[in-house]
Amino acid sequence: MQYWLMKSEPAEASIDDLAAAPGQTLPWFGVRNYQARNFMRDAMQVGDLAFFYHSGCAEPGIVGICEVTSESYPDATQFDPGSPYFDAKSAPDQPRWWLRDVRFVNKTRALSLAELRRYPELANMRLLARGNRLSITPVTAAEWAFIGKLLEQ
DNA sequence: GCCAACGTTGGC
DNA sequence: GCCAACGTTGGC
Repeated sequence: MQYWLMKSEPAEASIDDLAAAPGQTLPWFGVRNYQARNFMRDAMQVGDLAFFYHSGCAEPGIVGICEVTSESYPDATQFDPGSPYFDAKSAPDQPRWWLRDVRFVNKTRALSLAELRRYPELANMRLLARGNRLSITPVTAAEWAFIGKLLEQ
């Protein structure tokens, strides 16, 4: 069992969108960064849990929890010329971008980025590393447990 | 809208 | 393989 943090812009796919989706499940489409792709394609396992994080909005932060429910499979948007995530260099027989399905687990209180930065226990969290831009980052078991307690408050 | 930081591209 | 230029991310 591993833990992750996955960023999404709420205007595109919010925690409420995930909760309202059929089966409360959505494919995590649109990742176009190799490191984040590798986490999804290779490192994740079915049953892993992730914090659902809203980025690019007024109050960025953790807003819920979701679960990885599928093996990796090609991101269909890379082959759709009408999609902003279209990638002309990706060949259908050798897809460049892979994703997994995630299922809604629960909403949490909004735990803002500003608040996360206040705790020394989280000082080494990948999300908070200087210059971090990765949309998917690993979370340690200790960080997961600590944040879990914060979310109960 | 600004800007820091990072990733990718492409010429050499 | 290097590196400059460019594009993107994402907080503020």
